[in-house]
Amino acid sequence: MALVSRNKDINISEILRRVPIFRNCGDAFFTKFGSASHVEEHDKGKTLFLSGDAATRFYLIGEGWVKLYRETAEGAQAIIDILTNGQMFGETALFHEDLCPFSAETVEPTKLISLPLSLLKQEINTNNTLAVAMLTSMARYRRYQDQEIEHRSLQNASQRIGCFLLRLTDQYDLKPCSITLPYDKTLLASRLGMQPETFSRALSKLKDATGIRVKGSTIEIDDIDRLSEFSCSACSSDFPCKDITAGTVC
Amino acid sequence: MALVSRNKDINISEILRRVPIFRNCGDAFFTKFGSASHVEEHDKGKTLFLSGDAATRFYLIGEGWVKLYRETAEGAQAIIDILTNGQMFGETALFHEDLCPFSAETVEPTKLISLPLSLLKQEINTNNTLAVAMLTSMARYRRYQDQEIEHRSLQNASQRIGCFLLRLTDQYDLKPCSITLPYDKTLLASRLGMQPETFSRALSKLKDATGIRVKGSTIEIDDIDRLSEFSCSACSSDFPCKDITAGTVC
DNA sequence: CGAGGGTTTGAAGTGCATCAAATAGTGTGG
DNA sequence: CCACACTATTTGATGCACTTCAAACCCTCG
Repeated sequence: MALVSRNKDINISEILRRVPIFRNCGDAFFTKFGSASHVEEHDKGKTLFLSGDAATRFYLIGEGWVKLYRETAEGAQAIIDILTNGQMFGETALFHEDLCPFSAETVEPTKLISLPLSLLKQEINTNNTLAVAMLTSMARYRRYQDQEIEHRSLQNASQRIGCFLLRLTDQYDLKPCSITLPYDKTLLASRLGMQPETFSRALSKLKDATGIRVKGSTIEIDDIDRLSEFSCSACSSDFPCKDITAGTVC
Repeated sequence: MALVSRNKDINISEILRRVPIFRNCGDAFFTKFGSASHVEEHDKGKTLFLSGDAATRFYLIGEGWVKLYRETAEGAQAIIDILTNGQMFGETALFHEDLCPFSAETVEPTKLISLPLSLLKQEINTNNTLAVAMLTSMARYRRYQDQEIEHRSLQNASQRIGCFLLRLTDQYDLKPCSITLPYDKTLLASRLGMQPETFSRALSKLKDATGIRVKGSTIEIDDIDRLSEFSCSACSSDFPCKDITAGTVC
């Protein structure tokens, strides 16, 4: 259980200043949070908290990937989201009687900034700018979830994979590019709501249909238009749709 | 296009006072909104706004049912939610550059209170209590959406129907009861992410499996435990889970 | 009564899941 | 640097749930 602040001089306040929803907060805010926070470093597979746990802290991802999920009595997992650099999670416990509404686990080696919920609560209740920023961010997340539900009902497995790949590209620069899957294919499959076997087969289909090239976890896309035409035809959003996920509070 | 205020003396302020997220607002708030709002009465099938429209007003449902949805170029619809008495919708446009992020249509005869977005924006920006109340409500909605996604990936068609029926019952009073489907089965099917034919067949299966009795749109449930056991076994939430949807801002 | 929508039923097809097994890839200790 | 163990991924065969298309039925309402 690594609890590290390797660089004693990492300035947490400075990092927090770059987080979109904190943009308009004052110096006092950053000072307060900076001194009440610390960096945690975890290996892959570390459970951060479980659904129903009492929550006292929330997290900002410095680097790595974290899976949020819930599970049924029978052990089936529903993945809520998989987050990375710059994204926050755990703060919604504030609105659920300080209980975590889902479980969280690292899926890659990860550096987290751990922040106190109590301070956040205080701040939200007195700092209207922050409350409004969080509202905005939540509203954007809501839209993202709507889209998630839509994808699962209107897109087939190959299209969902294609859509995911497109989000990894720079959607405003349509040049050929090469991307790397951020975590393993089994996890990606469940993130997309399908079985690993289905993922594998659907990816081959996608390859045949759009001319992408797959080598392990690296994927080369020559023709982004072709890929977006294939993937986005069964979606209500128009193609450069990446911004929907940007800057999300989670 | 009925735009009616049949009872000239309906006191909109009084209605707004009973809306959960406005609970802690002051008298000035209700006076301001009361005089800037009006009641609209619509038949079934009235389109209230379309995705992408410029938004100037948001709505509180006095009575009836409203469908929120998006559609693809090919005409496939993704239903986002179907709302009723006491629920609000359209206010999230504030966080999407004043553009409606979905379309809205009445699916039953409906009375709406139409309220000005501009006033809401003003109020959110100055009234921290309101902003926090909205945050809380949005967070609850987020949890509801998570559950929605989970249902679609872990529950089969019959279980989803069973879960929907349970939400129509009083989950804290397990006595036998009779419920009426709030809108037609075709719409309910798409609300639950399935085809009408599948709905019909899945409902028969549910009948056989749990002993409910179906007569048209009326359903009698003798044994709620039996129904919840069947439906909730593939869900991560424990049975009396109704509160998840309660008091939602939308 | 008859028209038209909502609902059910039947038959056939499709996509994804499941189970089983082969293969590729990775990290380990020798 | 190789062999082994272990995991991730792919492939094959089969089954099931849901969809699709078609037609019948039912109900309501003019």
